Amino acid sequence: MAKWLAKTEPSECSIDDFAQHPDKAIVWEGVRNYQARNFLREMKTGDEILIYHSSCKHIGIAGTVKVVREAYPDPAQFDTASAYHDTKSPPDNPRWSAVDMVFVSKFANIITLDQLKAMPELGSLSLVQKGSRLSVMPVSDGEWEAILTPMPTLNAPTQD
DNA sequence: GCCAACGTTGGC
DNA sequence: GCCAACGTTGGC
Repeated sequence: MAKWLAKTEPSECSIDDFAQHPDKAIVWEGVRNYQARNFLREMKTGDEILIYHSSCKHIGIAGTVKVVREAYPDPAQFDTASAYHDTKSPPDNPRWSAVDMVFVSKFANIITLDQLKAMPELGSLSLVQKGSRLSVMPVSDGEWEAILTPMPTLNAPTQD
């Protein structure tokens, strides 16, 4: 089972939008970057995805969701009323894809960008690299584990 | 709001 | 294929 990370501006779609309707499939639309689109197309039903909140007050990973419908043509590209409308996308060969996702978990505390940058296991994750704008990316098992493992408490008593 | 870094476009 | 110009992303 592959794992992923997807960025979103919480004003557009936040982990709370998933959490408030736990059984509702939400269309992950509006990806307009080819590399990110190609990753969307690789997603399989059941794959889990870290939800990263960007361009907001509390930047970081807020929870997880999972894929419930694999890639299909993003309806927004043909919607003239949508900000994601793309006049250059051929209807017989749609340029952009969407997937559907549902809620899995919301973290008690956002894992902040500073925390993520401090994790040595994430050195090769695009998210934490300078200037990276990739909005959908694969996450290795090791990276996933590092992110989901609670931060060690400094000065905690050691267990023997 | 600023601005560095990035991806895309289009002329050549 | 090159690359300057442009629009966008996203942290600060």
